[in-house]
Amino acid sequence: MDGSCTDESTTSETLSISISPTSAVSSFPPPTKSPESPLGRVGSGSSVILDSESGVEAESRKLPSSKYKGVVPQPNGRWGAQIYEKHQRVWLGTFNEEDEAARAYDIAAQRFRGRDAITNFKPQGAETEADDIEAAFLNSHSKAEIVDMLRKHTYDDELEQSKRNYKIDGLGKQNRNPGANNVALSGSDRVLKAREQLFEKAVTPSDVGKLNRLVIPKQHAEKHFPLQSGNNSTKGVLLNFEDISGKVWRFRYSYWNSSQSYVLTKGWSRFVKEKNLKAGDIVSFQRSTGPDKQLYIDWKARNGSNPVVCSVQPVQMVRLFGVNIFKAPGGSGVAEGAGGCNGKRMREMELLSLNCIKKQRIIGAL
DNA sequence: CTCTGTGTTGAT
DNA sequence: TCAACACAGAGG
Repeated sequence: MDGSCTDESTTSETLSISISPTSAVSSFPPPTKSPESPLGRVGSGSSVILDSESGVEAESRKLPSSKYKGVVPQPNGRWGAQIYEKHQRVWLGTFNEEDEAARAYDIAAQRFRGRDAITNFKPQGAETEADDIEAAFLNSHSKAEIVDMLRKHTYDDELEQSKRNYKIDGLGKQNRNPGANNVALSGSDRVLKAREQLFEKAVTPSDVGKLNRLVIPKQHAEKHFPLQSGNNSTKGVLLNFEDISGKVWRFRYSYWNSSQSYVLTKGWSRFVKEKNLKAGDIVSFQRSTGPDKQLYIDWKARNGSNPVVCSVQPVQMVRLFGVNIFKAPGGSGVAEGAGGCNGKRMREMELLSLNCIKKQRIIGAL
């Protein structure tokens, strides 16, 4: 676990990859002779095929070369994947199927050479949304980590899991310019997701009192939460907001003719109670910039002290490795003495520590 | 023993 | 960079 923390975006990066002990790649049951591919290639593996009759032991022992870039045949009929960087070969593992190896090469190529690297399968100019997510996933892991996943055949699982947890956490706390797009990190694997800050409000005593409602300033309400002219005053609509922990809060949103106010009603008191909101605390609303337009809600205590959990120092966002991450204030002081902390804030601290631990490692490129 | 993945070289 | 080839030595 030494050089496994190297990372960078698109420039040169330290290798220190493959030269590790050979990893155990054993995941195929029978060493049965693999029936050869439908390709009209040469005889299988290195086993020489001496024709029953004529014993021309000529050059019958050639391995079938692959039609895919980065794929090399193995003597036993399997396929190896490799990529070169800095005049050195980086081994990506062995695979039963030729195209599996080709896919492994493609993934490595995108991590090592960037998004428009030449690959075996990916079309050149098509950038889908799924590709965006995968690109973020790739860039949030070091080359060594990606290579390790490929060699262990765990890449697909890791990618899929990261898609699941792409829950994000709070913006708004350290956000200096509301209204701008931001990138946040997920807890365990740092997959990115952009959100747009909509607005914040310091809650009033009545917002957290017995009225069980939050008044949305008209200006923000009409801009971000437009109501259809039909059901305006009456029923309103139900809106779902996700909080930092991934929990979804559903509030009824409507317009009160009596007070000429836009309000969140049903469901709001529960939020106040669970978060232990006090007058003066800040609630902030975000929305995914993606097509889903998912809404998010977050909150913070007025002074930085957190009512429910423990006091927390302000957090600042920094940009590292081309990715925005949060950085803990004092040194790398992470969650060590965090015995008293819990809940959301704790999650955030964990996140911070993870990111702060892996630091830049200078590479002496030549 | 089987099989991976490195050493190495020549081609592009 | 890249793949072809041979085979040392890792692993069961």
